[in-house]
Amino acid sequence: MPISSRFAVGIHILTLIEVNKGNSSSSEYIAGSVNTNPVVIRRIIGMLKNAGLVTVRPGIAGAELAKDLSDITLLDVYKAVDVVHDQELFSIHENPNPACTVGRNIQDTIIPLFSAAQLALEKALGSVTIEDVVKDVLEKEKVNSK
Amino acid sequence: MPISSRFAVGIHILTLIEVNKGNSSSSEYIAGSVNTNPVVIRRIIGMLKNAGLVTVRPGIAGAELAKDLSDITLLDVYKAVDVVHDQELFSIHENPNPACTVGRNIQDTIIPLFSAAQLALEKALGSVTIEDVVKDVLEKEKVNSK
DNA sequence: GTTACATGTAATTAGTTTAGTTACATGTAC
DNA sequence: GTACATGTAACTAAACTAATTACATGTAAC
Repeated sequence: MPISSRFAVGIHILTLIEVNKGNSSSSEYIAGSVNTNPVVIRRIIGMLKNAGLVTVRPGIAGAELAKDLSDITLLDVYKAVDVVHDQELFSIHENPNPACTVGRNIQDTIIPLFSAAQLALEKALGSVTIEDVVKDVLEKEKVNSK
Repeated sequence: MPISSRFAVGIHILTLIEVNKGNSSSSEYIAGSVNTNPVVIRRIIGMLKNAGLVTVRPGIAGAELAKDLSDITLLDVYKAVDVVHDQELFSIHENPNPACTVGRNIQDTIIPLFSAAQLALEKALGSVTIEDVVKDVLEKEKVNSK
């Protein structure tokens, strides 16, 4: 099963807030761009808020970026929306047989290998910022409108 | 949601077949080491067979490695057990609003970024072989039995 | 050839997670 | 107080997982 689209939607939200800068980005407006329900957006914005990536206040329309564009990486978003709980990208089978050589050692062998793979993934995500995403979206817009 | 434990179990199975070399590794025997149902093991072995990693015949007890230990990487297992369908580790939200600058460009921007992260993960998995796993399990066994 | 036992696989189940939705409490501005 | 926004709880249908039961098929030994 793939990683939840909350991650992709989170990136979309932050990008939209920036591109729409100056105007108010309400959950309903964002939902119109993402093409989903405003409640879904509010839930994700709530997660981004908890992670300190956006500011948003009850009753006041619009969310704003809480940090500089170039200080928010995809990894920050990935962690904020909790698509991978507790750094556990890969499931390990529980309770292998301790009476078996392989059973009693396989977990300790596999866990560091999985961690390394996960770290490689996170490093890749950490090397891209929302600023990069915004620039690319605007660049594509310019090219396509020619 | 984490990646299915079929991956970890697949690694366990291949490792066990090697460590148990000389003896027959039936689905029931393997299930005893993994601590699950033999049908679960047979299903995973079926996937490993389709990927050309093991040989197994109806009616004849025991699966065997179809390739050299050092020629099977964790990436081979990962792909064999189909934990990530069609190279789609990350979900993209469908149908963003084409009437919005961000909506009509975000997918083309995000997809290559996700692919790069995925590739980093797969590269890490591709750098470890079942031989490495077997050696580590036996090494841990030696250390712990002292 | 039939008995014993293995693999192959379909069908069912309970438990999780996701994404969407409705409903409504709470907060802000005018 | 009216209009409108966010914050959330509750519920739903769909998808996937892991486990299980049941049984068809295949092999070997006698």
